[in-house]
Amino acid sequence: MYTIGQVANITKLSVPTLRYYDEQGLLANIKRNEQGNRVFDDSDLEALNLIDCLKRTGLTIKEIRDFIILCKKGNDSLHERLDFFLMQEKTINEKINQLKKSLSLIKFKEWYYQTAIEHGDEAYVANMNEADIPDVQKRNYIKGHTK
Amino acid sequence: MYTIGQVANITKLSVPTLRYYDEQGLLANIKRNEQGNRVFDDSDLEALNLIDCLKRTGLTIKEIRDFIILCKKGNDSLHERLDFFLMQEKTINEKINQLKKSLSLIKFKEWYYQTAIEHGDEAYVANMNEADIPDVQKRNYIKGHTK
DNA sequence: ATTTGACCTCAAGTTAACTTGATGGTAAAA
DNA sequence: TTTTACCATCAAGTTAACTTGAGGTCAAAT
Repeated sequence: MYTIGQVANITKLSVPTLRYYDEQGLLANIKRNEQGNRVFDDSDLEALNLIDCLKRTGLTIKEIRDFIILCKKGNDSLHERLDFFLMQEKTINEKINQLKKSLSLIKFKEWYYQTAIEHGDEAYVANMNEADIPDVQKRNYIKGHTK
Repeated sequence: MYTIGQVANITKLSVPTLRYYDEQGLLANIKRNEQGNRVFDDSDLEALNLIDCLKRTGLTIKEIRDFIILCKKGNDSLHERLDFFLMQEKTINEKINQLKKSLSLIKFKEWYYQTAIEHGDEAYVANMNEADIPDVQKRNYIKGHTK
């Protein structure tokens, strides 16, 4: 059993953010004590962890709420919920691939500036003959560029 | 040489977005023709590709502009620019790792719902003895949870 | 006994990143 | 020649996800 302040400490979310998530229907089964204060338990922490995960995949709060609503429907929505996670898996993999492409471009830039620094002049690299660009860097560059 | 409409088609950004980027100083060296229309060239497309890459790493437009300003300083800022990209590399790697953790949780959920569907009842999985959860799934679950 | 600190609600404010709308210029097609 | 299709600017509107502020309750410490 945790107070909202303790949960804020654990999750590194602000207290108003937690209240906001609750308002938005993301924390379906939060209890209240006699004074009307929110009382969180471990299942709520799990829910918050899932919310964090889904936000990372790019879902909006509205979309996360839609999933919570699905959960409340019980056994009837098991297939839908499985499909939901299969979709998220696809999305995450796409995101990872995009980030890997971005990483290639970043590494090309690192090589570019390292070489520029070595020669004390950016123009040296900028005007470099394509044949003189190391294959790895060329690959990085191309990868970062296409698609 | 491309018109703003052509660039919108190539980059899949909207025409107003391109104008907005220009306003915000993200497209430093865009030319104009006699009628005052923007004329993009390949270096501008490269710039847009970098912008896309930096946005993916989580940079704001303001932060991207700061980098552009750095570029305009010429050879004096080579070190700073290299450091900038080294930082971005770190950020991207962290993002990829976080996404991989999220993927683990997603896969646990997939196993969870697949098992629930097989037994026609979510309660079967939800109340399952921890010893009966396959090691792989347990690992996924834990990984998704810690940190 | 009152001050402190953590909780509450509700309404309003903020910020980023665009988008939309109003208005107008030029140029090629109908 | 007038309609269509892009281009332009400028101001205002939108949306998401919070954050901030005002005003109030309650329990424990000073």
